[in-house]
Amino acid sequence: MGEGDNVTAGFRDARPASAQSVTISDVAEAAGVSRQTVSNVLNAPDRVRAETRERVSRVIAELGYHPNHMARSLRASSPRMIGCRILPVHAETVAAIQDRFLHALAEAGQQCDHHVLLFTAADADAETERCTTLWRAGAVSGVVLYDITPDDARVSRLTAAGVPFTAFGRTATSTEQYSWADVDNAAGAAAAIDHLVAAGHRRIGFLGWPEGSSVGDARARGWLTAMDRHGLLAGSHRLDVRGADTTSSGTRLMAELLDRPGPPTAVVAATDTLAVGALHAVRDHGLIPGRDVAVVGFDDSPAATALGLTSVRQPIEEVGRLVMAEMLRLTGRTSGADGEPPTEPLHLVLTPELVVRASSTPHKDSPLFELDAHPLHP
Amino acid sequence: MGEGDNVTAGFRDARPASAQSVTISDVAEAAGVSRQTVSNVLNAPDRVRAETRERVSRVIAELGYHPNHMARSLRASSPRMIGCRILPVHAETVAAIQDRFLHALAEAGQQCDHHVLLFTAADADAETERCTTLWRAGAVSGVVLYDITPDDARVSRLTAAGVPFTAFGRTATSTEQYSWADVDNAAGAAAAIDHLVAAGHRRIGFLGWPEGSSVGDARARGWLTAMDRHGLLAGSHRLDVRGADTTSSGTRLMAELLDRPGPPTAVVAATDTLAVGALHAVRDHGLIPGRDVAVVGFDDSPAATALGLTSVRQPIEEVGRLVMAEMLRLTGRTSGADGEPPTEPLHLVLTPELVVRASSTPHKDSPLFELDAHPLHP
DNA sequence: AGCTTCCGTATGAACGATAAAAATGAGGGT
DNA sequence: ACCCTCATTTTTATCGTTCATACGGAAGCT
Repeated sequence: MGEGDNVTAGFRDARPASAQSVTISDVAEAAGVSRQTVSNVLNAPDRVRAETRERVSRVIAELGYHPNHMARSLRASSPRMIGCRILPVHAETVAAIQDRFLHALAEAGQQCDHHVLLFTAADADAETERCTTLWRAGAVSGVVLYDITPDDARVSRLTAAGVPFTAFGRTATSTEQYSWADVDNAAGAAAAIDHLVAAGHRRIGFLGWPEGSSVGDARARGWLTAMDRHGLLAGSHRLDVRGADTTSSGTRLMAELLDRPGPPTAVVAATDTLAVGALHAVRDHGLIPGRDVAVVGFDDSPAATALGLTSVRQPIEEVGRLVMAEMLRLTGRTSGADGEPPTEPLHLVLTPELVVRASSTPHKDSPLFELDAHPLHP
Repeated sequence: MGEGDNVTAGFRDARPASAQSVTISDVAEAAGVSRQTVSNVLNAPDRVRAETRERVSRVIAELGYHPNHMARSLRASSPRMIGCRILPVHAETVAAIQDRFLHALAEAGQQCDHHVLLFTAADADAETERCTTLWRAGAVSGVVLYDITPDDARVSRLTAAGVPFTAFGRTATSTEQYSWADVDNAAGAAAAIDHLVAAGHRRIGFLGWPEGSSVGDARARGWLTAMDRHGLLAGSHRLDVRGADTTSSGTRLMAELLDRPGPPTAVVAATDTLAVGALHAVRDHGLIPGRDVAVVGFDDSPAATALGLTSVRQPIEEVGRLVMAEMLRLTGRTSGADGEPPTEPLHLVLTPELVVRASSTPHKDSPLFELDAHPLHP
């Protein structure tokens, strides 16, 4: 005993005490109209007489009324939230584009009155399960995937579960129909090659990831194709090597290339991380990046800007915008009861952009060049 | 049979079409109990007879029922969401700890059934307004601020608006009572000094930001205090300089220090970005970082790991946990009608940790050292 | 038996908003 | 006068959940 006497029932809810203070009913009462009219002022202004509309609007402003998200979501059974997993930061990798992507997503969503809901997960399985749970619980309208692998299990699982999703990146082949936007990684690598070839380079190496990642393989393919197009694959001149996505790995790989009989005069790395490692190897060989050996990275991470590293920049802001727009299109058609208009999923490949800095052009006036301002002989 | 002869029920089936398919009523009907009993099974299991509980639980599992977030939030008028602004990625800065913080926040929130809602804003004013709007609209229980400046306007504005918030970092002085968790930046810088002094260094420089940022000033103060404690500020030996938080700035500042009559043998930078710039300057002077000049950074960004840069690591995961826990405490006491128990705001200073790598210890077996493996004479 | 207690479950009413339908009132035509 | 149309507003019902309370029945006490 002692604890269980809640005889004072009905006593406990005196004040609101919580966030939501002013509701649509308060506005209605203050303006002398019904709730629905206030609602109409906000959602269908043309149905309300101008005079009334103005009066209600004034009261709304005076009271500082904001429609309650949760109530609106419940009624519309559309939470106007997009779920997205945030990956733990991997220490070895300099080039994290996650924050850029999340920012782009949040920005794009905000334009359409949607928000991004962050969640974490230990692995892809846990992610799939969380996505499903969140969606079943009506917490999100859909989810956004990124960092897609060629045979990503998430795609089939979410499709099977019926969870609406769009992806940044795509699987190799998939029987499932889903919307994705991807960056043409091959074209990005090719652009780097073209740039280097135009600068006079002939022996151009490539530092890549081990095979099996769609992004890594595409970038490697881009190198191969472009090199072939320029007729630079003659004989045994395959200057491409693979390794883990770490700076030390980049250094090792680059050192290996530089120690070969016919060393490269330029190298394209699959990531900025590898490129940073490559820069070290170049210096270790007593060479100057940009002057003696050109280095191009991938992803245009902050580190690239900071180090004057030429890099391939993905149009992530646009990807974010597209992915979000597609998400809205997918989840927007809730009432599609009749006929199921065959909405084609979005499959869009965007072209990345080469950002040229000192590491591939010793003549430019940029940080790296300034640092290593040796006398030039152009 | 004996269960299903509800002939008239077949009329309302109207395809689910939307996310929310199975509701608490469905479970109740299938289990032959009332809504409330199902609710009790989930929220107050001890009120339900074991047998009933088990039966209901089984049905819940079978139907794959998940309580609707929006409905629950509406009823409880607590969205179980924490708002947090995501800053655009600044290209010049290598050391972004934002993603680490957001991840920590999301992780901590998830433990307590809360989620992080991301939003963007052009500046602090816009952020304040968005926070207020989100809170008024009942979209978030509260918000988390970070990157606090000494006289941050957000604190007073949000306090005035009544928006619950906690902060990572603190203002210089504030009449407002608010909860914050901060990292002892001065202690971090001091730890770096101690480490360097223990390694035999006497002339230790400091690269900092211009005055006016609480973080930057605290790190500078830490340098000054520690240097003084070791009696290393004798005469005109003030080897501290200030500049913008970019690598090029770091290079310039470090070069200036190295060109002085009594150049430093070690330097502590206020950020990894500056430290990376300093590494460049060291190399430009024909010196080897770690062997000839020790460099210590701040924030332990991925770049630090990648480059073998000794750095001061902030316990951001713990900050995230604390900030989230405090947020829950703040917003949790909704029913505090009586007496307003004087809940002390949280003011907690955490100690960062020095992560020693090659840039300050040439004997270690780490990437940078491997790179620059010159014969040593210890 | 009659009364209270207590446990387990069921019912009604919110939470705040909106879609759909109904009501109100002002013209307009015959 | 009558009915019809149109514009404007109000009423009703509902989204899915939980709080407060009511209710039925078994046990305990007198």
